[in-house]
Amino acid sequence: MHDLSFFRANLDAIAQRLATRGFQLNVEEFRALDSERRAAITESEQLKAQKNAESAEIAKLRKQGLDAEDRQQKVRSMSERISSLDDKVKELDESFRTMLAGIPNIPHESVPVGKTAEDNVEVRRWGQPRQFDFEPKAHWDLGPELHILDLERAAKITGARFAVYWGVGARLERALINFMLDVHTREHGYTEVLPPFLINSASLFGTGQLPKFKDDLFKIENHDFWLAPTAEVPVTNLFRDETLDAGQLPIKLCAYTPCFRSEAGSYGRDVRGIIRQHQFQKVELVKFTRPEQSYDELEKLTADAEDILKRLGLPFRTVVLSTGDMGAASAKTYDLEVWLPGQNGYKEISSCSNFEAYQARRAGIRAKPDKGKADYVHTLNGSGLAIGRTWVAIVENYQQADGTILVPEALRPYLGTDCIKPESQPFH
RNA sequence: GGAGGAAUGGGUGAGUGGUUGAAACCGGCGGUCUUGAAAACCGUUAGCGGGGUGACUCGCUCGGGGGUUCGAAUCCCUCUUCCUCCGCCA
Repeated sequence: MHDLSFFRANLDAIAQRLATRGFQLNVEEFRALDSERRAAITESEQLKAQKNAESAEIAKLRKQGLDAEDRQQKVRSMSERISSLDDKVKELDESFRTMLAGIPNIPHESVPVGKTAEDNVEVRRWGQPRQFDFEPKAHWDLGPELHILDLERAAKITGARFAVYWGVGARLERALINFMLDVHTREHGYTEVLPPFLINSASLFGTGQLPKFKDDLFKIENHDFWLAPTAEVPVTNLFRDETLDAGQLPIKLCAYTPCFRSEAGSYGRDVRGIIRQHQFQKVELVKFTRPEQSYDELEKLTADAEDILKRLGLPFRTVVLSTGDMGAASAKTYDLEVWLPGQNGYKEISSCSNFEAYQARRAGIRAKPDKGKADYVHTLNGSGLAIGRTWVAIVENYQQADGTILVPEALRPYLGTDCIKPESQPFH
């Protein structure tokens, strides 16, 4: 959501910037709507001022014990006109709000202009994809062979795009969660929070998923509850409609949650394995910053996410998304892509974004300095990391010729073993 | 799920139909005093939206929405949240 007066003052420049991400702002409609709204407000308020003055007169007359019926009659008829004007203002406000809420964020000037993911720009690369002296397998083969991943039974008890992890496979998921939370809280300075996994519509509006991306979400019947598609939603909304102390910023939070996505429109993509699921686990990083520090904090947040991959010894590259590939709420986004032998390529495992004040305006999150007025904060978030895809990356990158998985050093204290073997699982 | 009670400015809290946008106290800010500080005293201290270059001015706002009335923090309806008790439950 954009700031109305800022929009008004910079309309043409904003329209130009939005065009770089493929959004055509209807400048004429905006101007028309705006002046119509202001005219209606002015007229209604002038009438209200008159009405208030009349009421004060009536009060005076009544105190003197005089009759004021003719004045009362006059005000009664004014009230009718006022209420019809106010209805009009309300209507205009609504269409204005809808229009503003549907406009995406303005891309930061450092973001490459482009139409699609093809135009994303790689900014760095870490590690070398391993050269195998045998034919590496994909996780959808390795998982069942090791008896740690069971997609068939998941389909039975729930449906497609769900997974059951068994034994050390389940423990690997849990180990990754604990490992990531520990690194971020103990070494990167984040505070851990555990939010509800169901959230309400207002929260989804605040971070920008609603109203536009309703179809990507799961909704609970008969309640204003939705399954959280990412911890970004509950965690960012923690401070919705609050004014923070600017001295406390940046506030750095991390949260483990499952994430639920309908994946509408992704039929046929990533159908094999657990790359794209209706439910996946994620450790999320969220920051609230002062406006002038947000891009600095974006670099740090991205580095914090990259650090997890480095500690796990997983090769990755970092790309900056082009204007055409970014999410609507973001002003700048880095994607971290991990090397997956099963895909013979890099696959997104984290997305780190600066939303500037876009979400803060929608959600009413402000911060007040010691002196001066409260202003909207900048919000940022990034996956640190997606657990399921990290699970895949470990299994595929650390597979050995005999079909076992070598456990990276950093994870051994969490998993309690240095090698994942099939016989560790007695069922099946 | 049932029965009650509550929601007022940064905080505590007064206010049951007419200069109450809101007393008082605390806190914050500015000042007097002081070598400095404390204390004391004085002043000041809500947000949003219109109009105006501006001093300024008008409107809306006492949890949200609606209603009654010439006029609502105050009366009515409704929703939300919190508290207490009962039931149920991990």
